[in-house]
Amino acid sequence: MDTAAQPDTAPAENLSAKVYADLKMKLIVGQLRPAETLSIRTLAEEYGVSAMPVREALRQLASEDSLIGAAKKAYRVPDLTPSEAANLFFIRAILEGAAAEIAAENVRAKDIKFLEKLVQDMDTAWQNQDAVQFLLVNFKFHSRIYSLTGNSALQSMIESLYARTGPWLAHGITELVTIDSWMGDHPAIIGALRNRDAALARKLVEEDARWGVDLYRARS
Amino acid sequence: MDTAAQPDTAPAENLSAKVYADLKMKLIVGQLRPAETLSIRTLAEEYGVSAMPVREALRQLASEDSLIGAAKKAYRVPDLTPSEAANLFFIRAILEGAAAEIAAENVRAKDIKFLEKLVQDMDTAWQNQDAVQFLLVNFKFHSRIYSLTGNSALQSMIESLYARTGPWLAHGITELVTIDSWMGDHPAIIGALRNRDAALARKLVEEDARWGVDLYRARS
DNA sequence: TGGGTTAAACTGTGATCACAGAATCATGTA
DNA sequence: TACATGATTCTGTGATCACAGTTTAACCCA
Repeated sequence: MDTAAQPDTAPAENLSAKVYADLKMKLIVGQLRPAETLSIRTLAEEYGVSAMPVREALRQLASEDSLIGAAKKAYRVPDLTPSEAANLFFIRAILEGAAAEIAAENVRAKDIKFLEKLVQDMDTAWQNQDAVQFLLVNFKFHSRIYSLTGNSALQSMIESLYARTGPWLAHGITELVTIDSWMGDHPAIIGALRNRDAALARKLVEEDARWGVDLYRARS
Repeated sequence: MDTAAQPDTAPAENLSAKVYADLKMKLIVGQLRPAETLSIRTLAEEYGVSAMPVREALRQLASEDSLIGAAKKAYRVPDLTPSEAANLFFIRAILEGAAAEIAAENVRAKDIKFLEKLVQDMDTAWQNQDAVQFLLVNFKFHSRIYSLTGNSALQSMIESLYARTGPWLAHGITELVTIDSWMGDHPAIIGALRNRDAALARKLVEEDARWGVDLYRARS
């Protein structure tokens, strides 16, 4: 198995953590599809490790509900119902909104610069119809913002939400034909951060999180 | 090892999940102290199982930052700094506040009744100086509220926050002599829920979450 | 008696095996 | 031909062993 689009989640002192980080990133960027089944032995062979690290990684992802694991049945990627997805985006709006508020007070010039570059990367990814790259850059964008809070607990919670909504988003993106309203928000978020307008940053980020829900509604 | 004060987290189809649930509850109610060290083999013997389920449970708790696990070093209970604890209570305030808002719209008469009973239990636990029981009932109280949201993702996130702040709270409680301001909030929360006053419920729950931080400040 | 060095005990980690339940597919029967 | 039933394959799970790094304790030397 080729490793996920980009490691980036790089700590990983042991094999379990490596496998975990790789699978999680694949979930985030939509390289694993809803209802897809994951086998310990198969993944072990693909990663070139024993079953041990893989089973721990899968169990860990399942414990965060990023995967579904029933007794003696194969792990599989959750196939979210619209209501479940809405629940997740709801939490994301709350947490990221609060994070943006704090971030607006801590943001530095280099952060702004980095975010601006990501907006460009996201644009090109979209033009190339590269859904994986698109979701990856989107994740990096938000990730940078909430990392500015210095609240690592908040960070890991939001990340797990991206892992859970990733497969669902990727599915939605490839299904949909017309999405062009998304890009408008990110530059606005950057502007709010630059002006240290915490309230506006919060509002914009909350709206951005709601985009995932709207994406689905547009289909039905 | 005697099992945690009360299972209550009861699904557990496999041994790993049982050990995980038991250890997590012990963290929540403060039966594990900050900086305490946990050994896979020791726990395995105490639980009467092999090392396998225990190591998976410990890894899982470590992945949620409920425990600290460095490579080839013993797992241990985090000894939070005031700033780290404040970060956790901050998230709890956000999530539980939002949860209370939704709960206020879904609350039923039997929920109110249950919560009122818990307030009494909490009172007696306090009079008995039973910190474990006190924290357990407190957890049950909040747990009932955010379970009313029907958002299971929100639920598990909040629970992990209790697991992380539990040891710290227990430590704070046993250290402190005078705490009597806490009880006033819970009846008020019940009142807000009964009146379906979402905004007030949110405000009160947020304040209640801040209590943990105040608890520490009172010491220094 | 104090400090540094070495050895023993303990730690998580990875791999491998045996097992029981779930899913799948083929086979034989009505 | 359709359906039920069987066997085969695949699933996670628990246990056990070997290994390397960490910690602890003892011991020896100054």
